[in-house]
Amino acid sequence: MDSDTGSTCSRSSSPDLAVDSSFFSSKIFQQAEKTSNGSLASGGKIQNRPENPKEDLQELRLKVNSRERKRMHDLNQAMDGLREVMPYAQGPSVRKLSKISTLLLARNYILMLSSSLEEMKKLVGEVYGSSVAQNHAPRPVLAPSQLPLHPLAQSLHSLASSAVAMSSTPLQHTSTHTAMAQAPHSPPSAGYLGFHAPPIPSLLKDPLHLAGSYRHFPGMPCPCSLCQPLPVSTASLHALSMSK
DNA sequence: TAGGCCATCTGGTCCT
DNA sequence: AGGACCAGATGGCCTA
Repeated sequence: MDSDTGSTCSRSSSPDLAVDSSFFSSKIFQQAEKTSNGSLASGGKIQNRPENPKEDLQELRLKVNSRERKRMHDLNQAMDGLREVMPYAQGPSVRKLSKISTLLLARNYILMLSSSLEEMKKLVGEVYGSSVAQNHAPRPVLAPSQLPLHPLAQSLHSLASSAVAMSSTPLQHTSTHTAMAQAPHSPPSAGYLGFHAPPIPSLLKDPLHLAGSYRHFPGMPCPCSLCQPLPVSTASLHALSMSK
């Protein structure tokens, strides 16, 4: 990809390949000039010096800059990949998460998922154990919508929706915010995304240290992305891990 | 206008 | 030696 035009950045603050007048005043070039002049003046061996050391060094500098630019673009691509799998609004009307917010939210999200997995394992163990103990006692069968929402799912709501609420940036609640045609919102700042690194237990209780502003209602199907199967496909995970 | 966020440049360090 | 990685500096853009 061409780093100059095809960049993932949303802005075009690209002084890019502009080489300003101070270019050759930097230390590296001063030093290089010194050495090249010195070798000529001292009458020592002249080792295959390029015709124009200035041009050569400029070329080198541009090459290094270009590599660095590409490296940063790759990093940003990976960051975008991370944003895509985060439980956070994505769309043209929503400003994307900052880098720091993305990382912090991702961390909390992973913690929540880990905790959720553990809880699920525990529950499965309990159900399995009790069903054996109770000798297959008849149980009322509940429809999925009648099942109480797992507490951790509610915590996940807290995680995502409080981040949203604090910044006035709506989570992608398609059914409740379909008509939102507002100006782009600010993403959550790092401050309430766990930046102060609270201990893990408290993170799991309330990852963002906020009361959950989103509530589930018993029996009501929730349209939010957190209650749907995770959008994280193996393909996207693979793409994330493989993207350079 | 201040502050946040970002892209880019740059020089230093480490690794292959 | 060349490349990758990193952090500091700088300047632009955007929002409150």
